[in-house]
Amino acid sequence: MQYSQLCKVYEELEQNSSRLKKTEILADFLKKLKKEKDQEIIYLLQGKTFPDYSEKEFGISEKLCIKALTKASGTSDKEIIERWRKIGDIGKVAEQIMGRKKQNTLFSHKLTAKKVLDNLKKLPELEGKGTIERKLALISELLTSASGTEAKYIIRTLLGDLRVGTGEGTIRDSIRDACFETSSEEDTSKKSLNVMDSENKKQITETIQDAYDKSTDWKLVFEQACKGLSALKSTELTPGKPVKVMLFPKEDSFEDGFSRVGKPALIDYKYDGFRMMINKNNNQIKVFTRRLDDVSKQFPEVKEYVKKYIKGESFILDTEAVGYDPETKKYRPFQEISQRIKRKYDIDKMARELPIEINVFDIIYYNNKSLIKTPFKERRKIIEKIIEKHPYKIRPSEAIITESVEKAENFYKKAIEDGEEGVMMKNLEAPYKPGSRVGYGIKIKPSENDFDLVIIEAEYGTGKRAGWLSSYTVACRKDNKFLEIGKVSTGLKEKTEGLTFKELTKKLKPLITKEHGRTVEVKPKLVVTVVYQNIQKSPKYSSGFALRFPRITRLRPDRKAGDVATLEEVKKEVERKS
DNA sequence: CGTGTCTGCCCC
DNA sequence: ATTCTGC
DNA sequence: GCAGAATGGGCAGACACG
Repeated sequence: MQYSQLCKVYEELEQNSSRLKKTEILADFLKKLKKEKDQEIIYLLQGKTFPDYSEKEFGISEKLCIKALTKASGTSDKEIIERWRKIGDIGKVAEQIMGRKKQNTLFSHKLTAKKVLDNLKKLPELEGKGTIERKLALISELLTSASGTEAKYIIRTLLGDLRVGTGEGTIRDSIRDACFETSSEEDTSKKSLNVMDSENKKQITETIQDAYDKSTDWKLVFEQACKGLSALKSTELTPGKPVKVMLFPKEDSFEDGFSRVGKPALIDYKYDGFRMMINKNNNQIKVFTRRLDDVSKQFPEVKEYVKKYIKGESFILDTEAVGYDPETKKYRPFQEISQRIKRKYDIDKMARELPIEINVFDIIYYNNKSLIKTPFKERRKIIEKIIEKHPYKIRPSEAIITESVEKAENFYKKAIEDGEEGVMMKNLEAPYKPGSRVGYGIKIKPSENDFDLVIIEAEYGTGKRAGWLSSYTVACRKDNKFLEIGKVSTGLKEKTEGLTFKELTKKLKPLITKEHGRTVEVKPKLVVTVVYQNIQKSPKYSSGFALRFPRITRLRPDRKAGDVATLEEVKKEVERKS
């Protein structure tokens, strides 16, 4: 298969925003892959080279892509960055400059999809001295034999940002349409196992989704779909192989929460830790993060607790790990346990200094049986039955079941007093939906504070925000000086009514005093209100603090730079919360 | 050897 | 993480 | 209502360079 054929599909997908149309385009292409037995290419369709649970990484991003482009084209860094500033897409920059090159040099090499896949797959294998040089060589080898369009998609694939709009749902539906024929209404005589009518079309879609939920690997699902329905159905959840976690959208009130998840609901604490999927298969115990990274080594205590305090031969648990101070037993902010997640050295020392408590809130597999479709209330019962509760080690999450808004609010107050982030509300009858926000559950967090701050720097955006100044460095005040307290770039509107990026860009441009690359310095004049969830210590900003989850809610034309929050006020807030 | 820069479908 | 937007 | 895109802070590790 020629890489250009694949790029043609990318282009078509990019040009058509309708999901039905995308499905049609993809299904046609998948049929070709099916015929050529080239199912691995399905990874490239989502801009990947490995399944989601793979640990492999390119180790390539913006800076190195720019370097590779410089190497392959001879164009200067400066010009590339300038073009990037203007059009907001390094892929498109590559298209321009590699395309331009090709007009002069007659090139006859045809890039195959396999060649691209091969070179990309080599990237994660390289390590040690000279790695970067060798990676750049592999990339520029591809770029030099690529057309403009091909260069664009090679770069976007490296950046992990294909931007053609092929999410899981589209891939799933395309596999369905590529592997199962739709029966025409006139032709009812043609009955075969692989023929869909509108009734079983839905079921087939579900079967494919289910196979993916259990394997987290589109190549495998595609291969099985090619064999037929029964092959798909044979996919089983396997403890030891990671599964995507269920996600929960935010809701503002318990009334809204109940109307979403039904009554009664289970309400449990939302801990400020990190997601941990614990897998046990006989004596093998593995721990995965939300993005399916294996962190078993980083958290040796998990093995111990699981062996000692949980009954069962095999299981998959969904949990939240929170750090605490071993002496005072006080819970510690996320910032601190985050030190343990990617650690390779001093693991045991950190485990002693910053132990974790595992709060188990769901179970999706138990003793050789998938519980994905078992109602949540049953799953919760199993959790309570099999876990021997040991606070500061492992325990079921703190929870109540209620249909009363008042009881819910009291429970929430208790959660906040205990220093937790808020609560979750969950539908008692719901199945577990891996990787989905359709999560039959929601989260509720406290209302937030804000500061009025002044913009002192801004950066040009990328993708759909290209051409606008769309990210702003904001500052508080100390005497007559302005001290950075973070960056903010969300809350503004792209198109609809309200404060838009366009408007802010227009107001900032006359204030520009200096430009370097994609950032500009501006006179401290524009004041905005910034809402945040927390204040953290910052090693990066001159105020020594940074805002956690900042967003802009409004412009304050009535305020001057001298009116913004002072460092003293920021410090007071930090103390008030601790 | 220390420091700076870059990267991560990172974690939140 | 949060937010906005197109479907 | 959902998925996807574009962004936030901070962390450890890996490599380049002086």
